[in-house]
Amino acid sequence: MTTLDGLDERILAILRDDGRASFAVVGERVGLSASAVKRRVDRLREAGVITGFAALVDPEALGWTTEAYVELWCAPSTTPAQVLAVAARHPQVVSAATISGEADALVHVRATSVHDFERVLERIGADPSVVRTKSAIVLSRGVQRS
Amino acid sequence: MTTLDGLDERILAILRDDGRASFAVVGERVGLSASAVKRRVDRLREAGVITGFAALVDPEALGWTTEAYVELWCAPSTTPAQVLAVAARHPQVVSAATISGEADALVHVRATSVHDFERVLERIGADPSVVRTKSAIVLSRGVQRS
DNA sequence: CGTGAAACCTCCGCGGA
DNA sequence: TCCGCGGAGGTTTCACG
Repeated sequence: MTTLDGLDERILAILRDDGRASFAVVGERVGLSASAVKRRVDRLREAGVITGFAALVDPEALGWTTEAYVELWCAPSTTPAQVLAVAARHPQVVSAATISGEADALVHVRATSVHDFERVLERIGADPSVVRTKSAIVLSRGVQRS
Repeated sequence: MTTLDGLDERILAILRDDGRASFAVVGERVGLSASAVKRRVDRLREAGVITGFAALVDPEALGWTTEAYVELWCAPSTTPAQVLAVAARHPQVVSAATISGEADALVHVRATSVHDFERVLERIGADPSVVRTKSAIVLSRGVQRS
């Protein structure tokens, strides 16, 4: 783990809030010149702290109106990498993780409709390494931080 | 839902991948001038399709090494807004949603340690509207798309 | 939508603490 | 090592056609 000083943390906070803020503006807010900010941001990218910059898009605005979480139970001797690969095959899968507890993995899905979701669920469940699925459709969303 | 043409979609795809790409570079790739790209991006922000721009930060690099999902069961006559508000109070909560199925809500948590996570879990469980919690710690992460 | 111009930003090399 | 400065070249922004 890379160690950050207070200036780095303030720069990160500003850029997480506005990824297009100019180095000059960031510098003004933290008390550095634009060059110094650029050097720190370059260093943070190099160190892997900043993994990139992105436009944040409202999924609903693109028609991805159905959201769900799917628990996966796997066949014995299925490796974590295998089950994560099954999920990764579908573009509707937002994230996948192996977990502790009863199920073996939890998959976060965004689909264009309940019907679209059903198709993904079916295809995930059809994989030989998947024994059972249990899904929960999102009814309403609260927090949604970075 | 706002309707986007093919140009808008290509611009969005580029900016989701590189939020700092200049309008000139985006324009070159989609066959528009920088001004035309800017006007479309301004319109997409105005319409709420683009909700902002952000630096993407690796949570592990900031010391948030523990990740978990917590299912919440609530007392009868608890409103969705109430349960989501309980989760939102903690900075470790990344996202929260009410869901269909057995549990009433699913909360995604990132903490600095298992001990830190335990404290959050304890405080969420202590809320009078929360009857029971069931948590699953993330063992390994696969996909992680926008 | 493109063009053009002014203001602004990025990027990099240099010299100082 | 980390800073600020300065300047060349690229970018943003806007009125205009």
